Amino acid sequence: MTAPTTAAVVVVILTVVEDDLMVLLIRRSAEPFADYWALPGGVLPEGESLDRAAARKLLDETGVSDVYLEQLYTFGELSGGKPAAKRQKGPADDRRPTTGSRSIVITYFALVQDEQVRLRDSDAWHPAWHNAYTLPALAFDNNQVVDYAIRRLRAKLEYTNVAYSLLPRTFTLSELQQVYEAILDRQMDKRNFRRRMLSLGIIKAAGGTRMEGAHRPAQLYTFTKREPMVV
Amino acid sequence: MTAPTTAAVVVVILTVVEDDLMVLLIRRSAEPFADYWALPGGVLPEGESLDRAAARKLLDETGVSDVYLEQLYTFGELSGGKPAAKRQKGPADDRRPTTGSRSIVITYFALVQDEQVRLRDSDAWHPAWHNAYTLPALAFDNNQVVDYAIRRLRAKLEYTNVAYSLLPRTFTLSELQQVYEAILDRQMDKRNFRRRMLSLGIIKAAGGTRMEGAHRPAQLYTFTKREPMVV
DNA sequence: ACAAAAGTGTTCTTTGTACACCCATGT
DNA sequence: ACATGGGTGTACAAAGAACACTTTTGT
Repeated sequence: MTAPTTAAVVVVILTVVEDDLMVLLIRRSAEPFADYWALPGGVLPEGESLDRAAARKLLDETGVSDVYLEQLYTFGELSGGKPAAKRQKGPADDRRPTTGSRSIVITYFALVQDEQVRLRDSDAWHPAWHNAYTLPALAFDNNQVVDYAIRRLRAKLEYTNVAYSLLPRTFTLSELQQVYEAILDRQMDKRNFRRRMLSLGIIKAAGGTRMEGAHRPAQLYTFTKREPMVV
Repeated sequence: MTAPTTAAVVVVILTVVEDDLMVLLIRRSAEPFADYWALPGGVLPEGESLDRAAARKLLDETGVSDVYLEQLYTFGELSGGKPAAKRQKGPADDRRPTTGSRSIVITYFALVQDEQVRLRDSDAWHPAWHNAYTLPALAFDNNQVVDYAIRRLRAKLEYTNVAYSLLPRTFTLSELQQVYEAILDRQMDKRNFRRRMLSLGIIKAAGGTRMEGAHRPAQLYTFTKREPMVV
């Protein structure tokens, strides 16, 4: 009765460093795709909900919790798994030698502040940040998964406050704009940006100010509410 | 190595009849939730991709293929499964007696023209259309799944041509507007509606006309392109 | 003095919304 | 003749995009 199915969870962990959107990748040591970079993930343990499994994976890799985390898409193709063969169509992804039994991969994406992250360097795989817009060929169809995460993030940036977990509780407008520019990969006008953020109710003035190096003190803002957060 | 996981696919099949958005439901005969209405679905067969399984399920239930079909969300909570206990939070869904081993449910939604549909009446479960806005309490968390499908559909209506598989290849503006009004559940202005559809490039004039009962001949339109379609 | 970042308003264009009348046909 | 549905344009409001100069502070 039970179809022989393996389920895995994969997380696209994103952050913004300076002007760049970065993705957390690990280095695979085992076949298939040995020595390829891949998204962190793992087999779904019995008795754990999908959301919790994703949150745990995120915690394992970065040490952070309580951040924006959202389910992306579920892949269930039957990808044989040879690196070289360019399989561009039909998104598929895996954690295990697939051949034969089905493998379902549920993907999530998360947004973290890079200062809060403690990457595990002791590991066999070497977790590291990579520029999301200049990725090498990744294991499985992970490139497509990252692209999908970025598309979704971009769409949500425009009308939600997903960005909240990319910044401290209070922040300056310039900091926020920098985050937006990194993700959307284009420059914006300061004045229009402020007006839009305020009129959409995404942020509000927090009251204080902060000194930013050799400059005028900058006003601080907060997000009005922290969006739907999984777990 | 392999977690004891059951995977199922569930499809929210929607259509518009007259002024109403309808969902296809079947009547459960087995526990859990015997005698409850539920979304059609079934265990995912080994060796079939998710998209194909969803398309096949749709074909089984309605006889149609080549329509808009999109993955919605994947539920993986561990719902025990007693009907009475109102479990409002934590979306979960199932096809099988869950208790113990995990069950993952991948949900899809599809849009069909009701004239093309041939419901299987011979079946033990009795597939039937139900008004999507006045549903009874369904099995599992199927109410939430339907709500989610409707939200997604509404969002996509505004900027894509998902509606294409709800209408014949050519149609009048009134027909299109009727579909939109049924789904969005509000009245719209004829003139603004036409302008928007045309300027967004969702439809274009098809050239011909059609006679609509006791009226002036109406101009025909087509969708400019048929959107991403699974399978 | 000058470099670096912060703050601020106006104009124009585009998009959306509200709104009313005439026409062709069938009964 | 009238009832039914099809077709059409304009005026106002709201949102988005373009655009330049002044202020504070540290070096």
